[in-house]
Amino acid sequence: MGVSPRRKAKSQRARGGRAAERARAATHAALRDSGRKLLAERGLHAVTSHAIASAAGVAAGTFYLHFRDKEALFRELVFEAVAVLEQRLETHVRPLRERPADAARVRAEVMLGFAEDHGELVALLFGRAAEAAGVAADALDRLAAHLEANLCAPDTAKSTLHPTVAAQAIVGMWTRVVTWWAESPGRAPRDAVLQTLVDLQLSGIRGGPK
Amino acid sequence: MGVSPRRKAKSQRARGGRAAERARAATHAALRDSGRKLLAERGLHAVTSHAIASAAGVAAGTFYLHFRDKEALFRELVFEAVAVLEQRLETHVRPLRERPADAARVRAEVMLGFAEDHGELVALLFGRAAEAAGVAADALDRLAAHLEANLCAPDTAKSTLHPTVAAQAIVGMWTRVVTWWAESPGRAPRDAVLQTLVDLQLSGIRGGPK
Amino acid sequence: MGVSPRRKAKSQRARGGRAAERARAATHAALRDSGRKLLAERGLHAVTSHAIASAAGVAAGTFYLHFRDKEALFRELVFEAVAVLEQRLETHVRPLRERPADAARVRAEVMLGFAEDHGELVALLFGRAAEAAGVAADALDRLAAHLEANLCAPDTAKSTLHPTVAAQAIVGMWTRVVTWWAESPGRAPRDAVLQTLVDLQLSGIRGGPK
Amino acid sequence: MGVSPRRKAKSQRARGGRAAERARAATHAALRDSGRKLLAERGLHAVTSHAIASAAGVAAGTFYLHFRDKEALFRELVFEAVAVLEQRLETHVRPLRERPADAARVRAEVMLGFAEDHGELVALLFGRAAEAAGVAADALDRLAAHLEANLCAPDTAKSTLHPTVAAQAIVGMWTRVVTWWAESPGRAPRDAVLQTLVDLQLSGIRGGPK
DNA sequence: AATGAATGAGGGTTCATTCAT
DNA sequence: TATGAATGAACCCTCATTCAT
Repeated sequence: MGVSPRRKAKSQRARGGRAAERARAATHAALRDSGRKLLAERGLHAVTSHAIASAAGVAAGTFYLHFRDKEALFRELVFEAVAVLEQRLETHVRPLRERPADAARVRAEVMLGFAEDHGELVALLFGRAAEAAGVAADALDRLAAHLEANLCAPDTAKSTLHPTVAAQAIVGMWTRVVTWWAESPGRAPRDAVLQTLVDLQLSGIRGGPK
Repeated sequence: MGVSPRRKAKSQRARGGRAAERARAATHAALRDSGRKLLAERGLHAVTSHAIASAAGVAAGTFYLHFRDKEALFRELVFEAVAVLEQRLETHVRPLRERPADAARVRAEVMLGFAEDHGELVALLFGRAAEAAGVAADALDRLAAHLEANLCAPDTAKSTLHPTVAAQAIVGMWTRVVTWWAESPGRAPRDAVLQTLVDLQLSGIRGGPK
Repeated sequence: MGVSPRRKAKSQRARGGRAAERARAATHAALRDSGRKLLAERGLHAVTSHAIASAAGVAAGTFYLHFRDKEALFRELVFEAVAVLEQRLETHVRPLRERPADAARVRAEVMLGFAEDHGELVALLFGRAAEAAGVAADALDRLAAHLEANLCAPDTAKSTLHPTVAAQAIVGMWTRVVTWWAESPGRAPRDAVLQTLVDLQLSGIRGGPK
Repeated sequence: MGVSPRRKAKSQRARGGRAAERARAATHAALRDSGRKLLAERGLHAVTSHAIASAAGVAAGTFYLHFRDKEALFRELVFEAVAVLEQRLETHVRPLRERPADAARVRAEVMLGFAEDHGELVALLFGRAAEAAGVAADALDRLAAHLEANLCAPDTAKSTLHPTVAAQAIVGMWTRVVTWWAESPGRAPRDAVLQTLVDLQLSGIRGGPK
């Protein structure tokens, strides 16, 4: 949005600039697409920049016109995934801060829906692709922080849950289950996955065992 | 046949062999130690076999007298970690199969103790080191299966938990929390971590919210 | 679809590609040349890919942009040699199938001429370079088969020669003599070499001694 | 024969020395045997010194107590092969120097018998095992010289054969045929092989075609 | 902006050989 | 004499990245 550098280029070169701009964007998108696919499938270090470029239908060198290096693409993709997920959580879970039970259910619903809609992003964020770079680790920490903030409903106070630990636990629970389920959804009915996620995160919120 | 040179060789080996055997074992151990340390810290593909050998104080080629390749060492270390963990679970949790609440607490206790005693093994199993090889994935699946088997207490039947999903969830919860906590235990008091793990895994077992 | 960035890329490749294509071909040829020379001189496993690349004036990695590995280059060169030789035999000897004596002479002539024109190829095919790879063995078997087919003139029937054995024998005779002579042609006058080869292969064809 | 260094050792250490001497000789023989087998099968550079030692039932280091290096063993084995062959030629062919036709037949007979009795030595001398080392090349040159000397019967003078070339040719013929036949003798009846070898080497001796 | 040939550092791995026991 | 663990040089090959066109 707003006046992008791209736009500025256009004003300098009139029509030709617009075409070039579109071409560049198309190439960028093609690289992102093939990168998302390949990186989700095989992981950062098992995929070469050549492979990504070639899957995108461009020459090897072109990759470096669009991304500083392989990790930069990975980073971009991971941030894309986080953004999509956080944006859904923001929209659907935030409003329910005062009703922990509903929030828990919707949160689980959002995670599952995300897995269904964006299998590649899930693999990228949580799967074995999320190695090495450290990028994914940052992303998950951010997710945990987000979660911790939203867990802090009044009810939590009564429970024996440690908010930070609980946030880590719930992130771990989610990521593992969602990744596992996205790999082959046939392993458990959607409802069961959903209900299990809700149940497990509710325990403490509902006021522990004591 | 009579006394062949071979026979003589054997008796010599018995003599001089002791020392060589010990030397070999020492080198093997040194390689395992430096491997465990480096692989836990940086992950499989960020560590070179040269680095492991050199950290163990031996020449590069020596590494390959003890392990077929880098992944073989990784595999050995991961299996060591799994064995230690499973053996603890077997000893302490198995006997409590009929008392889910106690089992949950002890299970959490075991996980935490494991993290405290074997930080490197935890990193190896669950941390970012656990990339690529697929070895760790297998290990975790095994852990989940183990868990699922031991979750099946009578009580589970009443809950809305899907056993397989719950097992995955609990493994995810554990691995994330334990890894996170082992990195810097100061982030939360031991008791809080323990209690949170217990609470979260108890919810369903105690018979879900509905 | 319209004019995609891909299309544009193609038209560019058409422009800038010419030069790159030529450069690539030149590099390929340089690698073949240095490879032919070095491999003929020292043999497959005594020559490193670095040496070939460096003799060709390119970086080590460049070698692998042009050949899958060292043996692939060797194979390519051996097949080149076989092709050149077979093509000469086809052209000059084939037409003489009905006149064994002439064929024998021309065959010897072709072998000698080949040795004179392509010393390196001879060394590659028959010399000590022709180790290990098994490639050369295949090539010689093919040559023997070729020879056997063309030996089967009517006259052969009368002789006590076993065609397959004779073909092997003649190939052995040729390869040894030609290799030996190519190493230092001063050791025997060309005519003597030629005449000896002709004489020795004619005996049986002319109808054995008995 | 004569006073060997071994014998000297014995006199120094009385009985114990004799046992050690026998042990050493047995080990040496075991290494030669496994070396002959493995080198004939796979060639010099495809066989490791470890493999030879291990096939001989001794430790890796022991190899170097008996041979300077791998090539020294190879050399020893090749010379063994040459010695066996030359000794046979000496015994059976020498006496027939004045009767070229008989000599030719017996020579062929000796070659074939050698191939039948010592397949491994043949492979070692002539086969693809005979790579790289240059050792085999020397051996064959010696064989050619031997042959040339014995070809120089009065008759040769009348023919158009160049003696050196003919010797090379016959060696090439032999080595190829004998190696080929030893690999799988079923490919041609023994008699045919023999007769073909005789016929081909007789031509010139009997007085060429012109 | 795109191309794609070239680069070259670096990693995994092998193996001939040594040497303390 | 035999052992066998250790050495370490050297090799093959990959691949992220550059740059002339």
